[in-house]
Parts: sequence; C-alpha cells; structure tokens
Amino acid sequence: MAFPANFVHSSVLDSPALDLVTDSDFGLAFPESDQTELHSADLCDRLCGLAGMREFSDEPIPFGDHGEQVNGFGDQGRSDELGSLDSLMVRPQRKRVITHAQRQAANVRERKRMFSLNEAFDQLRKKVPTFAYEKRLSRIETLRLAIVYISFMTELLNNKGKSPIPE
DNA sequence: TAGGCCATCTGGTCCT
DNA sequence: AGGACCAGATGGCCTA
Repeated sequence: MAFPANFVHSSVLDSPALDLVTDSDFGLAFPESDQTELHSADLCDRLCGLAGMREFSDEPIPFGDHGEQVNGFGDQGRSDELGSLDSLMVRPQRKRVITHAQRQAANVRERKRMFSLNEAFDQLRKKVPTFAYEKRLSRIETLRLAIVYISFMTELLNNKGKSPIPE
C-alpha cells in the first residue's frame, strides 16, 4: 500500500474520527484540504489526530489472535438445553416451525456466514493503514478507520487536479 | 469488577 | 420450502 507505512490508528471509537464518518463532515476534518499537496507527515499527523492515534511503534501487528474459532461451541450445551425447553414451553404461533435438525443446520450455516464475514474484516484490516499496534483493530474500529481513510484518499484525489500552491 | 469485544444461538423476515 | 440475512440475547475472555 502506498500509504505511509508508519501510519496507524488507535482508539478510533473514542476519537474525533467518529464525527467524521460522513463525507459532509469530512471537510471539517481537513480545513486546509484545498491545498494541492499534503505531505505524508501532515497526512499522518492529521489522520492520527482524527482517529485518535496512539504513538507510532515499530512492533508488528499481531493479527489472528482468534477468529478462526471453528471449534468454538461454548454455548452448545446451553443452546441445546434451551432448545429442549422451547419445545416444552407454550409459545405463540409462529409462521415457521423447524425441526431440531433444521435448526442445527441453520446454526452451522450461520457460523459459516459469520466466519466469512470475519474473513472479510481481516482483509479490510490489512487494507487500512494502521500503526504497528499492540492490539488488532476491532470490527467497529476497522470500519470507522476505513471510512476515514477512504474519505481522506478521496479528498487527496480531488485535490490532485488543482494547481499546486507554492510554498 | 465493569465494560468492551466477540462467538454462538435463535427467531423473524426477505428472497429465490 | 429453504437458504440468506439480520438483530437480540447470552456467556466467555480480556483489559483497565
């Protein structure tokens, strides 16, 4: 990625970046965005500020501390128990009645779906610029940083056509 | 210990 | 009818 390598974010959630998730707000975040060029250091500082970045670090980003939890059926017992209870309880009529086997199959499909969703999040984590950070981005942090990043790059592209301002 | 994050289950709704 | 998608509930793990 052509973005500054040491460009990373930190606690996006409790940062001003949360106020920048819309394009309309983006201009407020980059008040000097009419300038043709933003130096990489400026860019770094600015996005760091926006996203509430922590300090730079050279440490590698620890990905995959969990996620591929194919065998994670921690609630299996509880769910089976509840399922059996459900069959005994008097419930209001439902539109669709499914068998235990169908419910189990649906659970498997849902796990697969969530797994693929997390794979997509992992791919997105690799695309957004981050500091070598001691903790991987959460899903919500990943989304919000991606929004800020895309907005910034869009702004950068828009400014590229304008005449440069001599320094 | 409280709060954040996540995995999983579950039932409802939409779509094919 | 059945699969995909979604949101709520729940419990486990981790960190400040």
